[in-house]
Amino acid sequence: MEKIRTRFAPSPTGYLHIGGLRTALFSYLWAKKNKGEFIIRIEDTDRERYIANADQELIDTLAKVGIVSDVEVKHQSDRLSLYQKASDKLINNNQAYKCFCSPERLDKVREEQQKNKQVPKYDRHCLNLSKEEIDKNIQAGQKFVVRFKIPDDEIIVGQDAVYGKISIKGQDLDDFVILKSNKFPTYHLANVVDDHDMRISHVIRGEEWMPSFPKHILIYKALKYNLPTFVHLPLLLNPDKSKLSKRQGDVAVEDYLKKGYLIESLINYVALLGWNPGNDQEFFMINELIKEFSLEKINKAGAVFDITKLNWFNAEYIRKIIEQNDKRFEQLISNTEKFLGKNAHKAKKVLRLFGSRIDNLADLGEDSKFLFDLPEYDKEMLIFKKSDFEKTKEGINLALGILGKIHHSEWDQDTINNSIKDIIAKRNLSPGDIFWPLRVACSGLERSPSPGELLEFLGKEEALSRVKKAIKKLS
RNA sequence: GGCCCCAUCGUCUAACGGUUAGGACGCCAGGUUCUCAACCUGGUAAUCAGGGUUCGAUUCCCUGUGGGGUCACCA
Repeated sequence: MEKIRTRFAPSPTGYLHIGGLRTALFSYLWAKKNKGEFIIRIEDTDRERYIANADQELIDTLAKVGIVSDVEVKHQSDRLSLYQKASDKLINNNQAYKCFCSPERLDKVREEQQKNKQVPKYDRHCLNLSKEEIDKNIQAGQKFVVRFKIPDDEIIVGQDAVYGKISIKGQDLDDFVILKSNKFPTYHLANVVDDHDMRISHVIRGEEWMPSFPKHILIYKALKYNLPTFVHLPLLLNPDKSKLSKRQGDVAVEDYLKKGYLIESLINYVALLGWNPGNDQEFFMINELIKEFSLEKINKAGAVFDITKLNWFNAEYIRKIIEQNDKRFEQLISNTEKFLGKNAHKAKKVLRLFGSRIDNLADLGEDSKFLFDLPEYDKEMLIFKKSDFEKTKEGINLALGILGKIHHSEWDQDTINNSIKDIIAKRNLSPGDIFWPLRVACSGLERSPSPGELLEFLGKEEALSRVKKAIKKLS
C-alpha cells in the first residue's frame, strides 16, 4: 500500500488561525496514526497579500504545539517552473488557453452579467483565438493569463471521505485562471501539482474548499494524475454559526497561548471539534489522539468554537498538572512567570494557591495581586455574616496570640489550622468567628483561598502585620 | 441570486431501523464548608417541519424551512 502522506499548506498572509490548527492537527494525526509523513508546505503564490516572516511564524507556532513537518518545508514560489510546465502541458492538450482580457474588461463583463441577474462567469472571449492572434498579442507585449477549459457537457463527480459523493455540472463552472499574468500559479494549479509531486495520499482541508473541489478533480484528470483521497473538514463556527472569524473573539493560536491557555487543552479541545472518539472519553494526550483518530468519525456539520468548554479543559489541565507535580509542572511554573511580572519568583506558590481557581494563566496576575499588596477594605467586612462584632474581635485577637507563638520553622498551613481549630474548640467559638476575619485580614477580600493557605503564603511577619492591621480597624 | 454542503439539548456530541434519545460543557438546586474554587448528588434541556418506505424511524427517500460555504490574475 502507498505510504500515507498528508500536508498542511497555509499561505503566509497572517498568523495561525484556530481553524488552521484543527486542520493541521487532523492532517498530522492521520499521518502519524498510519506511520506516514506529515508535510508543511507554504503556499506563497499571492505576492500582494504576502506578509514577510509570516511563513516562519506559522511554522514556529505549529512547532510550539508539537506539529512539525517530517520533511523540509517547501515554498511554492521556489517551484514556479513546475507549474509553468503543467500549464504548458494543458495548453498543448487543448485543455487550457491563453486569455488576454484586461482586468478592466473582466470587471465590465461581470458587472453586465450581474445587472442582468446572470451568474458571473468568464465569457470565453479568448477561447478560440487563432495562433496568429495569440502570437501577435504576445509580440505586442500583451500580458495574458492561462485559463482552464471547463468541459461544460460533463458532470464532475468527486468522492470525499467525509461528505461522500459530490457532483456538479460542468456548465456551472467557470473557466478559472490557473496561471496568472506574472507567471505565478493560482492556488488551484499549484495545489494540485504539488500534492501530486509530493505524493500526498490524503488532502485534508476545510470545507470552504468544497466549491473548488470539482475544479481540482478536473486538473488531476487533465494532467493524468491519480486522485488522492479528499477529506473536507466541517467548518469551525462563531457562536452565531458563521465561519469562525476575528471580531467575534480571538482566532489566532498565539492569542490563546498569550492568555495562558495550555497547549494540551488547545489541542485536546480542538481535536473534539468535528471529531469524536466514538466513546465518552474526553481527555486525550497527543499520543492517544494519534492512536484513536479516524476519518470515519469526522462529522459533517460545522462546530461552534465554544470558549467556555475550552476554559474548562484548560482549568482541568492546570489542576492535573499541579496535582501530578512532575516535569510538566516545572514547565507550567516558568510559563506562569511571565504573567506575574515582578512577582515571578513566587510563581510556584501562586500556582498552588490559585491553580484550582483559574481558567487560564493570565487570570493569575490579577487574582494574586492582593498577596503582594493588601487592598483597602471596610472593617465591616471582617465580621462574618453569622458572627458579630464582639466575637470577631475576640476571635482575631486569639488568632494573633496563637499565630505569634508558632515558630517560623513551623509556619505552615497544617500547623496553623490545627492551632486555630484547637482554640475554637476550647473557647466554644464557631469557625466563622475566627477563620473569616483572618481571611479578610490577609486578603482584603470576601472570596479567596483559605486563611491557612494565605497565612502560609504571606509568611509569619507579613501575616502578623496584616492581622494587626485588622485588629486596629476593629478597635 | 446561481452552485454546493449541512441539520439531535444553549454548545460539543453518542445512538451505523427497535434506547425511558446517552455523555460532556454551561446553567440551576442540594451536600461539604469560615468564603471562593475544587469535589459529591440531583435537576434543566434536543431529534427543524410535512410527507412517504417500514411492523417500527433520530436513523432511509422526497419536499419544504432554516443555517452555512462559495462564486477574483486570494488562498
